[in-house]
Amino acid sequence: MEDQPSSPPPPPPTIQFPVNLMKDKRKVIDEMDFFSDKKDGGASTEEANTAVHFSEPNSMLNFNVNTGLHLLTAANTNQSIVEDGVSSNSEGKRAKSELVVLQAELERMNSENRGLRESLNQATNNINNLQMHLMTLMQQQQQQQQNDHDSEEHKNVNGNGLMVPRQFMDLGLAAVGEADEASLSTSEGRSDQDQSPENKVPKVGHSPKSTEATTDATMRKARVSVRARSEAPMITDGCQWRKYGQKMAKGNPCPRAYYRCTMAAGCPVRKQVQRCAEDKTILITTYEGNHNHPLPPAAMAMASTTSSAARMLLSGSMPSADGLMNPNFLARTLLPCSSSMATISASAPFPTVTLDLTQSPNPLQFPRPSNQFSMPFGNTPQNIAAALPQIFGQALYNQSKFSGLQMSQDMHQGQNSQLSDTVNALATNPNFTAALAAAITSLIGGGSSPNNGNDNNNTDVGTTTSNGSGNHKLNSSSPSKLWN
DNA sequence: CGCTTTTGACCTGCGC
DNA sequence: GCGCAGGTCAAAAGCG
Repeated sequence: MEDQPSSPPPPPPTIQFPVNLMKDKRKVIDEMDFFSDKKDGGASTEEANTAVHFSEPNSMLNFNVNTGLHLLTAANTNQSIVEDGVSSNSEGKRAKSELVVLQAELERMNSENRGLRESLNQATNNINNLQMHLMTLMQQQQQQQQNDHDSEEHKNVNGNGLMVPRQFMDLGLAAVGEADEASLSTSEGRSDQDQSPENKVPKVGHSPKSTEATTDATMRKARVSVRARSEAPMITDGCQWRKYGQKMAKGNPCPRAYYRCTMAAGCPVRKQVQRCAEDKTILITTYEGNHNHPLPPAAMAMASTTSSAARMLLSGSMPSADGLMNPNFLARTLLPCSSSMATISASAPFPTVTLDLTQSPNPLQFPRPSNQFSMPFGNTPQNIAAALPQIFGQALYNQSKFSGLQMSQDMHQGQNSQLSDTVNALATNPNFTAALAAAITSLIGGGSSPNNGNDNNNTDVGTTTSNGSGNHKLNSSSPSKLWN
């Protein structure tokens, strides 16, 4: 919670409120009309109202501007008093009227504030609902894909029937190799025996079926990297991690830490955490592998996001994907709102999606290595997990526009078309991501409930952390101390 | 006592 | 073959 501005959540400037909100506010001003008693001074009602209308953003200032209407505003009075040097009696009156004006202004501001907050809440709720809807569809789609994939595997690979049901979530479609290996090797062996094949992809990949093998290797190596500003040693993702190593990496004074998921024995998921060399407030977390166990809701947010990211990356980077190898095309398709930032790993040893959560909504703030696919997103660390599903809800939808394997049209067609329209509208709004981030930020950071996350946010996001440094009894509603 | 972190050693891949 | 860098192991230490 450290770098969360303790804001009583006034909407950040990046949020573009619909016009009707402003109309509402103007109405309020009309109704208040706190100068009505002074209109007698000569200005017609119409003129006075016009003056107030124009002065909406900065009424005090504009009262002066409209002195041509001979309104007896406080400011005018003040002016004349100063000029004429009138008695203290009239000065008292002036002070009184000033007070009245200020009080009225304050009241107006307050009501505006309330209105804005309500609107924001409503908008956020709507967005959350949409995102939840989207996530549900995504999961259905993932399941279907996995089913398809599984049936293919059964045809192609060992028919030993030992295949474990596909995980609740898998990162990067990698389950083909890792999950099965993990499950097949049981827990008796050294855990890295399960994982060693993963590190020997070229050997695995030299099988005769070159295309398949290459794809498989690519999938196993898929990584999702999350860049986020955080003072904490790790970002919140809801899983339990155990540190198993630390290394100094070349070109970076900060050590790189290696973590392994400890939520289940033999879970092959690992992550690397390292601070950015250029900006040490930026934490780079790289996930690799897929969980072989169910995840708590809190972990689902990040997990489904990273898996979605990996899935997008992989489906887009596969040679079979309609020749969509052009990284820029892929990135633009995934993230139209951040196209200028988006690159995707084409030359990296393994395909890597980088989710850049370090940036303000204003893009181009951080040019980054070309082998990363990044997303601009103003945020705070505790919002990372919260933000990701939303981002990828959108991204996944965008992906569905070019990837042939999405959302079987016959399946949810009616549902989808409606949803698609809505999401499309959102997706084409360049401010959407920023606005969403800001809204989430203000909701979580500004007035989050003690058990933050589960009550209002359907996504259960960003509320738990397992940093490996303590006994995490999966209290899925307690924010990590890391954020404090 | 059980779990996690630390840290030096080891393994592996890659470029020269 | 050698050196380098990334990644992992595992014994020791720390912690609750």
